[in-house]
Amino acid sequence: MKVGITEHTLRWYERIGLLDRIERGADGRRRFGERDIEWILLLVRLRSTGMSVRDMQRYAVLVRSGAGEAERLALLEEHRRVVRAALVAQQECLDLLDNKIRSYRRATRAADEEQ
Amino acid sequence: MKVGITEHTLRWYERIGLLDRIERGADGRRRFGERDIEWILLLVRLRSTGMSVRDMQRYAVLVRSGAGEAERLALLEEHRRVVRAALVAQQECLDLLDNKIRSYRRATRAADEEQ
DNA sequence: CTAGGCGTTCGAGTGGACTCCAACGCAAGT
DNA sequence: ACTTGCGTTGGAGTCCACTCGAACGCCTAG
Repeated sequence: MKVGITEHTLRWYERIGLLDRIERGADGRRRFGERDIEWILLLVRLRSTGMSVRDMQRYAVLVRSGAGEAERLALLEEHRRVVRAALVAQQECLDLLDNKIRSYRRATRAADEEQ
Repeated sequence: MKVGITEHTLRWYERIGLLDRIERGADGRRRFGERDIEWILLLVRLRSTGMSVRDMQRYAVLVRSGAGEAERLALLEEHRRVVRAALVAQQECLDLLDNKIRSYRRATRAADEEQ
């Protein structure tokens, strides 16, 4: 089952309370349900866009409690702000990279033509 | 002088060879030149878009040597690939966040109206 | 019955990127 | 002269997010 995270990390996430205790089969092995996978995918996306594990824990606590909608909203909105800022920074960096790459290409081509 | 990095980190960057030895004034203090700042800004941008310090070191070595254009190009292109991928992931996450936020807003509003 | 292989547990270890600290130097203000 | 305050150094320490290891359980194949 690929979710973009190693088994080790998955187990670790469970240990630190990011995941509710995953149900075990008769043999003691984890049986991930639909909802588990859904939740894990959300976590992976939050994590891969730079949310700290600590903040994911805070969010997880709120979700588990079933209440704290306002706080959850605040967390998500803050993260959205961060992601948006990162997006802008990345776009800028991308432009810069394109320029540099172009200039290297030009330099290389010029050197080739001198041969 | 704000470049998006602490003094500590700046000194550390110098120590680990990311920066050439910065010129010191008569009093022993660093005097950053135009080119230094330029270079630092590039580093900050690469770093903030997820390039590892190690890779920045590799790049710095190549730049310092003055040669290795092909390798530099490869490094930059690889990073561009990574940044593009991250951009896509972030955009996806952003959409997801927007949805979640909307749904929280709806839930909150509905609850308010019940009062 | 044994061996192999996978999954389990929790504590410990790792790697990356800072971040801090103590000791010191120098220059200006009182 | 003395304190304040900033900057310098290199080593050490911290924080984060994994990642690994050792001991164990359970099933299946031989």
